[in-house]
Amino acid sequence: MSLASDTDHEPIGRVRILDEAAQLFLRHGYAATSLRDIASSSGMQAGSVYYHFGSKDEILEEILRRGIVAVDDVFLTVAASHSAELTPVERLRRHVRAHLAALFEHGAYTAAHVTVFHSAPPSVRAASIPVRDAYEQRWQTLLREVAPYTDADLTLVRLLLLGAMSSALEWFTPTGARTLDDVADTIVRQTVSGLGIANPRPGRTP
Amino acid sequence: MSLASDTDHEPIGRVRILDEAAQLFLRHGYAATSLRDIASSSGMQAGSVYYHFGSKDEILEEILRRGIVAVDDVFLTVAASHSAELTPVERLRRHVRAHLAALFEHGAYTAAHVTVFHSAPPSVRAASIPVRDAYEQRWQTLLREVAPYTDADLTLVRLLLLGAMSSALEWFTPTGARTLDDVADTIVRQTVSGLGIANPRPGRTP
DNA sequence: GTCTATAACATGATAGAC
DNA sequence: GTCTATCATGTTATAGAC
Repeated sequence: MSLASDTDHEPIGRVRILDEAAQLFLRHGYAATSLRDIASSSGMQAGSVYYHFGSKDEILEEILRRGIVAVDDVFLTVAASHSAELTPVERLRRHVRAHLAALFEHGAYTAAHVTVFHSAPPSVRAASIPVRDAYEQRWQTLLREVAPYTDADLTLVRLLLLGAMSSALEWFTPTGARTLDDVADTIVRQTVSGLGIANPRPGRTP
Repeated sequence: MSLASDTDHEPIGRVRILDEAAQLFLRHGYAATSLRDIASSSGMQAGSVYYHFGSKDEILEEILRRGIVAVDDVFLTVAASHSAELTPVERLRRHVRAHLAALFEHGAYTAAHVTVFHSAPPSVRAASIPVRDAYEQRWQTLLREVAPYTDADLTLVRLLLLGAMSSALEWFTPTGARTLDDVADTIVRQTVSGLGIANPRPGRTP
């Protein structure tokens, strides 16, 4: 079920490059990050990078791939840890919290995915689309469980939900007054109440 | 009240460059767009661009500035056209609709603002922050009118609202089955119902 | 206002020593 | 695995003709 593949026994130089590159891509964008930047951040010279990767695009491709795999693993882990009696809304809350945590607390791979995907070379982007779709489908299923009988456009709600979470990268700082839990709670409330759950008012004010 | 400045009587070459550059920045990002790209799209040679602008950064700066001014003007226009008896929720809906329209239907300046701002050179970014803040403050005020007595964190709601609208740039296509009005309606429903308006249920399910 | 030519430098990538 | 060149090309920006 997991989308993860072979990891472990990884050459140390290779992951170092990926870590640093993800950080740089996240902060300055793909095109604005030079191979020399990546190399020096990784403690080596530009030429050495090519021992580990065939091209700059290849680095980005691997980062994007790992970014979705990581966040997908998180989703599966949270799903597996659910006690059976949790309400769908509470499960949604935990998934939102975990997704935000993946974006902010763990590696920059997933975050880079958000900021760089849009401007990535088409061939690179195409490589990660299937995994991305699979991940988004999990959210769709979850939303359906939250609101089995809603007449809302769940696809649209899912897009807005994921979009809102991604947008947090633009303004959320872990050091601020707001916590990730605050953000998660508000996102869940905005999402759920709009679906009419426990708010049995179908229409809207004219 | 408007943030607009001197326009009209503009050199034709200059706006041509801005139009084309905004389009290119939006599609490929700032760093990935070369001055030759901008020049050739504008029907001139690279050197000629420097008659109109002192640097590539200067072009971006002007695009970002106009991007917020444009969307701010839209906001003011919508606000001015309100018949007095509209409910706050309905006013919110019109503003959301207008903001989305500015993003998709009119110039690429505002849209470029969304996609490029994050990776823009710090000095360039700084120049447009005051106007940006002023614009976001208008939304804050509007939300307060919608929910004068809510205990929700309106700043957070505003960030999520604007983030959700911006995220539409990633997935909305005007030619698809969904219309901008569909998107606007759903965004408003998600936003408003989460504020507890006409949903007199203060807490949430445990 | 636009052109051509070019300076001055950064870029992704390769080759071969160690 | 990492280094030091180095290549070929692309980059922003300038100078001066028209």
